Amino acid sequence: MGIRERKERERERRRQQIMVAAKRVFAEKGLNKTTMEDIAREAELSPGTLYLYFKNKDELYASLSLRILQYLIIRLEHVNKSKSLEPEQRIESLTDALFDVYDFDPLMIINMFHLQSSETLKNLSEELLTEIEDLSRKSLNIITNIFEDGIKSDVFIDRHPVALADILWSLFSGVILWESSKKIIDERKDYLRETLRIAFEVFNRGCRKKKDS
Amino acid sequence: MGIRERKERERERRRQQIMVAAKRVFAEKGLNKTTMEDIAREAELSPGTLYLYFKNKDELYASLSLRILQYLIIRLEHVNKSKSLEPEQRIESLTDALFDVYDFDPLMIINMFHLQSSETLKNLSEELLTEIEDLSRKSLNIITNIFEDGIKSDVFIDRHPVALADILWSLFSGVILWESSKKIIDERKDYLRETLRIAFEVFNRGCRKKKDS
Amino acid sequence: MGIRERKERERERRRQQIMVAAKRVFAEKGLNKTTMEDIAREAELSPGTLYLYFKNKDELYASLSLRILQYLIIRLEHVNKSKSLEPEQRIESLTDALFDVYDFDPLMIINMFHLQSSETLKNLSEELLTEIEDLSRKSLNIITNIFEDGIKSDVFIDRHPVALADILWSLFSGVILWESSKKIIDERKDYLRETLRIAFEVFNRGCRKKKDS
Amino acid sequence: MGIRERKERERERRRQQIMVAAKRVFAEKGLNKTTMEDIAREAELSPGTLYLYFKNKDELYASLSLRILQYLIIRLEHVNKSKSLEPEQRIESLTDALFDVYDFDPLMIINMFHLQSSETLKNLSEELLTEIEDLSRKSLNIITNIFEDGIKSDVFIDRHPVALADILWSLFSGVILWESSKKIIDERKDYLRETLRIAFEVFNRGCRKKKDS
DNA sequence: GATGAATGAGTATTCATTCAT
DNA sequence: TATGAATGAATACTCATTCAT
Repeated sequence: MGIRERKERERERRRQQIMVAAKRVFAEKGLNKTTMEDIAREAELSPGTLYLYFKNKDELYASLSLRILQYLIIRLEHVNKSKSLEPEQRIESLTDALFDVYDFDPLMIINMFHLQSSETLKNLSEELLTEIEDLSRKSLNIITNIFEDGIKSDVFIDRHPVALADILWSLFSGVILWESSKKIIDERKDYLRETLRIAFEVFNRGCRKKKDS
Repeated sequence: MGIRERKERERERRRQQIMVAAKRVFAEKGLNKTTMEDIAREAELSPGTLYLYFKNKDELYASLSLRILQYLIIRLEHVNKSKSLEPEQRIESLTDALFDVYDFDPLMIINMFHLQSSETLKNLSEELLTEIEDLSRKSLNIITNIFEDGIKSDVFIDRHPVALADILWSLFSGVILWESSKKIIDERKDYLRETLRIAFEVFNRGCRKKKDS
Repeated sequence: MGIRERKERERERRRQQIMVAAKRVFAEKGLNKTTMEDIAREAELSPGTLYLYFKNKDELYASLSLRILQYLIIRLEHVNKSKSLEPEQRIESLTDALFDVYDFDPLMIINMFHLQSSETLKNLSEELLTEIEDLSRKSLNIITNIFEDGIKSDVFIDRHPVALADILWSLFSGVILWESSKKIIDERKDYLRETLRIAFEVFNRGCRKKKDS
Repeated sequence: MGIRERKERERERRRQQIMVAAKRVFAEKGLNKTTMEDIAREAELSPGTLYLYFKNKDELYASLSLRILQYLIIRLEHVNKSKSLEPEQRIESLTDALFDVYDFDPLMIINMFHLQSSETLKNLSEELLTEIEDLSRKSLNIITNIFEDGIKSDVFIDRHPVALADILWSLFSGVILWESSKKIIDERKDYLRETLRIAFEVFNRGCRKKKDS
């Protein structure tokens, strides 16, 4: 491993350290009420250091979303590869993937939604913004593809596959957000899982043409 | 009408005037970037006047959520009164009610999610906080009741009614949030409506024991 | 009594009402932290009304000092008239007078000291400022006269009579201020009286050429 | 000297720099009319920096009082150590100490009295408040002890020693306050010194059992 | 690279004062 | 006269960002 590579690796480690800290603080306080000093303290670094790794506060914030989107893509692509599977099974793989995303970083889903506000997006670098948009579109496309297949195979009801994909994602993030706003993420984690499970079950039944029987 | 009553009415009108202005500015700029002076200008009042009606910026913001909750309750109670209806029809009334809430104030669902931040909650008066909590609980209870009835009548699948209520609400707000983050609220309003409609349809099908067939 | 006179009397009553309220609030919170609304609430009037009777906050504040100075003058002139008395007895009358002033309005002494700051004085009307200065000078002159007599009669030590007058007044107000800053004005009023008594006793002994014996 | 110690020293220097600037501005404009920006300009710092060293304006103001209390304690403890001296001489040392305090910071006695306002106290940190109270109590105790000795030795009249201590302090601060309200602190400094000298002389004579004769 | 003290523009909030009723 | 809602200038305080060490 070259010295340059080692440095790059070290740099990435630092970025992760900061993002982990930022995630915790953002999830608790929200974008507005979180100060860079809060994050620095949580990361056990000095405020100035944060700026060596992130251009500004908004960009640090956006990077968090990027991270989970990247993970999401990896999982989705895995699902998509198994073309041999029946659409029904692929949908199940899909919800399993979302469960994994949730397990990977339960707090991040919350953060992703704060990002929506245009005020934040305005401060992002063109580069980062493009990347986020690309990943979002890509992951939605993958999900949409699965539904298209399901509809073609006459397994799913014939609704706009993009809409179905949006709904699945909305349901997923909506449940997490709602339950977290009820402050039960930590205290009753199992309840959230159970609610998510029921949500996916209901969604599945609602999409399928034929009953389980 | 007594003089006291007239004053109270006048005061309430002013509050509404400010909230309407605040809603517009918040929707455009977001919580963070909106200054109290922005709101004052939009409301054609002076900054100091805002503080005669709202303790601080957070409380003004939260009051917008309260407003939509109040409207939600009214609509839900109306649905709940129609005990004579079949559960299936009541669920449909329920989703109709949610549509109305969305029409009443499409952007405010977004606001409601910022309230989860404990830092924001710290700035609210005990009174407002209690009211928001009460209304939230109340509306969830109404929705839960409808599902309980549906389950008892063997029309719906036997899942925890609280979970079903949570899921419906999560689906509703999740779709709005997600679509708004895709920046299509204004531009392609019909698409959002259509997505919501499909979402409710899927949810309905998923909950029912018997299929359409 | 003419209608004009009646009105004047009514007006004066209102002024007193406001001043009584202001005195209480100022003594508790100090000039800076007291708002006109605080005073209005205490006086059970509206803020606007205060301005019908006092030009502005500082002038209201200054009027309080004026009031006690006027009372002080009255008592001092009474002492001064009794030229027939021995200096020793007149000094005793003097301290008695100061006790009366204290009884008349224990909180006001505290307020008088806040007035000293030049920041307040700058906002006063020329008229009020002159009046305060006149009364202050006048009362000091009266006290000084008594000491002059006492020194001439060889009863008091030969020190500058103006200084002795200043010292007596400083001792009087200093004790009240100090004890009040120890928060015992209300709780242990007797202790303050007793301290004042001892203070005057010590002062008396210290000024006299011959011992009590 | 360790690096930690050096930093601490540097920090303390900054605090002093700010306090010196604050003292100047407060003395000129008074608490109310002085803005944090005024102080920052005088200290050649930015407004934000002040808040790195003082929680808020009131705390900065109160710290000035703390500073003089600390100096007072040092001088008083020095007096108290000279147990070998006769009570009379110790009282003289005591008044000398007060003169030194006055020379150290003639204007700050005035500040100390603003602290009585409960509204101001609300803004102070528990820590600062405790320290001020402790030092106040401690300095009064030292003065009281001297009087106790004097009374036991039959040199002073038998009055409550706490009262005598209070009176001495009241006399000291009362004279300074009164003279400063006569606006002569700067212009006729010698007159104030002379008045103080006479005040202490009178107090001394008044406390002693035997007269000069 | 890392630090963290310093910055200073930006804003929420206060409150003396006014004035239409 | 009395009111008290409205004003808006004034200012305490915050915090993202920089930069000398």
